[in-house]
Amino acid sequence: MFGLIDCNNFYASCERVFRPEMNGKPVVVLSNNDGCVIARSNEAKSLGIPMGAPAYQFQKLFDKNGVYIFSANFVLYGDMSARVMSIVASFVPDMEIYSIDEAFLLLDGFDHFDLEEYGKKIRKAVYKSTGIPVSIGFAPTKALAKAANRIAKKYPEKTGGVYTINSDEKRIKALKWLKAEDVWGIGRQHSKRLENLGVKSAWDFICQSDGWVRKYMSVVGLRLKRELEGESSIELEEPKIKKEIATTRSFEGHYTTLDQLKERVVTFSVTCAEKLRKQNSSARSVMVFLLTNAHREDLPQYQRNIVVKFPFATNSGIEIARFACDGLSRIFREGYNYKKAGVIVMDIVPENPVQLNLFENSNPRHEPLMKAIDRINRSIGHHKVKLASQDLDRTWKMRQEKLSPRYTTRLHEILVINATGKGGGTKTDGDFETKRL
DNA sequence: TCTGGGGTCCTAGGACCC
DNA sequence: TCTGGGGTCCTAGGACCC
Repeated sequence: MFGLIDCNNFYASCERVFRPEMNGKPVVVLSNNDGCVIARSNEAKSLGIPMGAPAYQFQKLFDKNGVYIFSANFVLYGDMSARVMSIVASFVPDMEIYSIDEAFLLLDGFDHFDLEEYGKKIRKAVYKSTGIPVSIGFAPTKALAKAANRIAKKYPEKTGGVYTINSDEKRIKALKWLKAEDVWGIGRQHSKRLENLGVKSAWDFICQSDGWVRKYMSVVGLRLKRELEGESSIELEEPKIKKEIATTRSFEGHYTTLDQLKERVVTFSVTCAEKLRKQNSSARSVMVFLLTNAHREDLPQYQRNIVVKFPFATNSGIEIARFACDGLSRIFREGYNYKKAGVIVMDIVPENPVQLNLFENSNPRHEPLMKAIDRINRSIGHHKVKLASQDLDRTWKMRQEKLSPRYTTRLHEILVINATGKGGGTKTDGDFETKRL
């Protein structure tokens, strides 16, 4: 059996853990630059705030309904995620962390367990230690576990947050209930095509012939069909090193000159290089892209990318920035308002042994330097050591007007509790006059 | 004014090889 | 009249996920 554990409204729940006065109230979390809604509490969903809603279009609705708004605080969410995952890990022989808020569980050898009871135990343990509510689905395949999880989440009272598909009867019932578009692996395009055929539910989907599925959804679709039929076809995955690493951002306003973009591209390159070193790998090429604001139909549009191959594998921020800027100069055109740019390192290989190009030797000489930079940045703060071609006054120019404290990873931002018996509740520094315990 | 960021896998078609 | 057959590798694009 597989399990899928999923944190409910994860980012919103993280914020709520430290602000219990928001329980039962609508909470939204915004993307970088406070642009779009990327997480919503159930109450926010009930107000009709869709995923990805541009914040400025919903400002009135937020004000009217007293919606609590947060800028994305990925440091906090990452740390909370690690806490949740480590608790879950103690309950199962093996698991695959699938995303920041989800994990597949492997339950080999649990034949004699009452899985539903066990799931409730896991739920309780996670909640008690982190304050994060989770839902769990159990089933014989990963795709069915996803479906079971959806049922658990949809009917929290009836299921107690845990649902198991452990018979054909329950499987068929679940598939008839589950909309095709909500099946894990069926996205917008496929569900549109399926809808034209009159396929509405997951059950309708598996009633299609193998040939049809193979033709229009490739082997991926076929695998999915097997999974929904109850035959496990997608295994638990081992943690792997990433094959591409990206750092991309929209700008708060827009940029027009090559120099402005170069500074951003250097900064993105340095971040990509850091991420490479963190997983002990190097890259052999980099893609740089830039684009104008696609939402502004009144302005001239331009978008382009370029891949620059390196003569050697490297994880030096200096080298990667150099190649990336080369590429940028080649695709940059005057006369546009650029809204977004990004750097993606590709062709990733293990850091050692680095293959030296016969005619050019540059990479290893930065190794001690990069190590030193990492060490200093780790001890005195992120991005304190920079290249001169980066803007020295800032790291990201990003709007983050509603950023919550990094409660769990910065001592000076730790939660402060008023234990005087007056007022009550918990408040963070800055909101209230409180005593630090 | 304002619209996110970061990944993976598969396929078709072209280039090239013998 | 009649113009092979079978590989591999790479890339761009499309689909999906959170």
